[in-house]
Amino acid sequence: MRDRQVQDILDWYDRHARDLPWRVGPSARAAGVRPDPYRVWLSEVMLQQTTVAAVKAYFERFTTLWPTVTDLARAEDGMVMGEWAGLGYYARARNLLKCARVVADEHGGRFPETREGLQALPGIGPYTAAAISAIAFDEPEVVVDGNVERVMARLFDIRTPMPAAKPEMKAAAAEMTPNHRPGCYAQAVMDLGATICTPRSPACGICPWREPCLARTAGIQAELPVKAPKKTKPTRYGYAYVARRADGAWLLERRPDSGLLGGMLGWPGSDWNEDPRAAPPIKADWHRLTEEARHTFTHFHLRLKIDVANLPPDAEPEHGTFIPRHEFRPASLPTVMRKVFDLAHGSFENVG
DNA sequence: GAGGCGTGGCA
DNA sequence: TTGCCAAGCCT
Repeated sequence: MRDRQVQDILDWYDRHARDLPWRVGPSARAAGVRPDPYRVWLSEVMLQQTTVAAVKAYFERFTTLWPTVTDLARAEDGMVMGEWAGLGYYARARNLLKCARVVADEHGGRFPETREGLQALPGIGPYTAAAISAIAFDEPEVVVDGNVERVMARLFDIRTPMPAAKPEMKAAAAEMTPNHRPGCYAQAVMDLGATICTPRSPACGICPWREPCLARTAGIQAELPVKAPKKTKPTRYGYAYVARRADGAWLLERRPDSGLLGGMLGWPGSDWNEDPRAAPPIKADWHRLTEEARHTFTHFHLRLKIDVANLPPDAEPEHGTFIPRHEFRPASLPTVMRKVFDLAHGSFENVG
C-alpha cells in the first residue's frame, strides 16, 4: 500500500513539480544532474518560516553576489546583513555566515553529506539537515517540516494537538519515506503541501493521495492539524531618532548581535516597552513627526514616535555611526527601520 | 518545553 | 483591522 502511494506522489511530482530557481527538476535529475549543495542549503535556510514568493529575489541576489560557499565565507558581515534585510529572522543571516565560514575553513568548501554532519553546522537543525541530505545527496532521510506535518496529519487522520503530535507525524513520515528517489519524494510532499494540501481549503479533488487520505474520508481534512490558539500580541512603544548631518550623512547604529534585529543597522532610539524613556543620541533641535511608525513583530505590536534633526558638520553623537549619503541604502535596513525612514526623510531638504 | 525571533499576503 | 499563516532554529 505504501509503495503504491509513494509511486502515486512521485508520478504526480514528475508532472507537476514547481519550477524553482534552486531546484533540479525531476527530468533533469533523471538525466543525472545533481543539485549544488550550496544552493540547496542557501534556499533551505531562506525558506525557514518564509514563503517561496519572498525568497526568490533574495536567492537570485545572493547567488549572483556569492556563487559559491567560499565566496560567501569571504563576504563582510555588514554586506550580508544588508542583503538579508527585509527577509526577517536575522539570526538566520548571522548563522548563514558562520556556517559558510565553517564549511570553507574546516570542510574544504564542501558541505557534509550526512544528516549528522550537516546538523552540527550553525543554523542547520533537524529539518534543514534532513532536507539537504535528501535533496542534495539523495539520502533516504526523514524530512519533516510544517508541510509534511500537515500532509501526514491528514493522510493518517492524526487528531492529537500540536506540538504533542510531532512524534506521531515523524513516525508517519518515516513510514512513507522511500529508499528510491528520496530527494524527489521529499520535494514532492512539500510541493503537495504548498499547492494542494494547503492549510485552508485543500484541493482534495486533484490530490494524488485523495483515495488513501483518512482525514478526507472523515471529512475533517481542513481541521487538521489541530493547533493551540495563539496568545494575543501586546503593544509596545518607543522613540526613533533620524538625524542627518549637513553633508547628507545619516546617523545609524549597528544593533547588538543577539536579540531582536540582531546585527542589523537601525536608527538610534529608546527601549521598546510599555513606557519608554526618550533617549536621543545627541543634543540637537529635534522635531517630532505627526505620524508614528507602526510595525508588528512575531510577538508584539510596535508604535514608534519619530524625531528628526539636522546636525552640524562637526556633530559628535554619543553613539551611532554616520553613513555617507551615497553609501546609505534604505533597502539594507530591517523593515521597521525602513518604515521610519520612509516617514522621516520627506522632512529633510535635499542636499546637492 | 516554551518562548524569542520578521515579514508580507490573504481571508 | 485583526488574525493566521509560510520549507525552523536556538536557548
